Amino acid sequence: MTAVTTQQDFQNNNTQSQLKTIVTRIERLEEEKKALSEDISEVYAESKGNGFDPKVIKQLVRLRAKDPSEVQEEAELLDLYKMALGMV
Amino acid sequence: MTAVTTQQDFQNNNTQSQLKTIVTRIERLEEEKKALSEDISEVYAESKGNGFDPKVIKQLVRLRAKDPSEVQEEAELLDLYKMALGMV
Amino acid sequence: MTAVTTQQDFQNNNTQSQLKTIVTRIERLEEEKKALSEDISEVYAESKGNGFDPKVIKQLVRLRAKDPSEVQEEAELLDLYKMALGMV
Amino acid sequence: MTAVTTQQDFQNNNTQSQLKTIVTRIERLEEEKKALSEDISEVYAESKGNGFDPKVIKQLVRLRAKDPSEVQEEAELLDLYKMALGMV
DNA sequence: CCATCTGCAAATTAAC
DNA sequence: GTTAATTTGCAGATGG
Repeated sequence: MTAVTTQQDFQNNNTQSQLKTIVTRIERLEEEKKALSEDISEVYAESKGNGFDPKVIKQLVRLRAKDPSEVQEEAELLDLYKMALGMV
Repeated sequence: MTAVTTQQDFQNNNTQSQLKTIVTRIERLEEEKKALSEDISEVYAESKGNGFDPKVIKQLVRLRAKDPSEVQEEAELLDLYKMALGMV
Repeated sequence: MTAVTTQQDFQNNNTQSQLKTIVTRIERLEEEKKALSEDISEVYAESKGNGFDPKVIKQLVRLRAKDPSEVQEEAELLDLYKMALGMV
Repeated sequence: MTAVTTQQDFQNNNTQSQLKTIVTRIERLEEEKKALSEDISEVYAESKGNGFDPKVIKQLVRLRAKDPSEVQEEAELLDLYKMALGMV
């Protein structure tokens, strides 16, 4: 038998408790994720209070997350394109 | 003195270590957040394997996260609008 | 010869003018797109002024854009799941 | 009288035709917007065929859309932060 | 207080 | 099919 949940299964307590478990687990994980998002926001807010620019910090973090060689290649291409357009 | 980080501060070791701390904390929190996102994806994948529709589960979770009275009001308005357009 | 733009091509006027054309066309199209977005926002604002709820109007528009049978199927599944969780 | 559309208004043909007009206008504008998005995608695809990197072209376009002095300031700050982290 | 604007998070969509 | 990217939606902040 393949795992397909049909309408009649929903009269089944087993199916109902499976669903409840799924939803509960997701909600729990979402809560934790939200808490982390708030922690991150706090760090940015704090850093702003200490004179750092949050927008630039964010750029920095994104940059560090990327593959450095790829970052370099794109930066070089961008410069090339800028020069071609006379953007110096 | 107000907390403004000027260019000359960056010759200062204190400012440098502050920045390092900020970035490190953010990266750590981002990692944890990513791990949670993956956990959530796993739950959806499992539930799909058990015959539940992930898309609909997601709708359900979103619905449960909202204020019930607001949900109801919007649903009623939507029905009204549908009727006005003959969408029955 | 295949169409690969190499660094040395950028000393070439042809390549430069190609790039300029590309960027100009994109910028033009982006402007028009932005104008349309603003027109849409205006319609929502007007409708709000006439007593319609923009959020619900938007739901309605999204709904109409989708395949009706799919909409129906998902709505039915959602009801089923809600019942299984005792959300009636 | 203020402009509030109440439930009873929906028995009113005037309200119904207003709603129809609103939805129709939005759908029309959305279509045009979608067409423009496709045009933009085409330009990127063409440019790729001519050896340009679409990702970098996009960066260029975004850059040009911003206030140059702001761009410069952020770039300088970013460099400062990178140096502070020893990213040279 | 309402409305606008920015920035953050979610969702849909596109690319690989 | 899975990440990545664009777009959309939401919430919080700010000014009128």
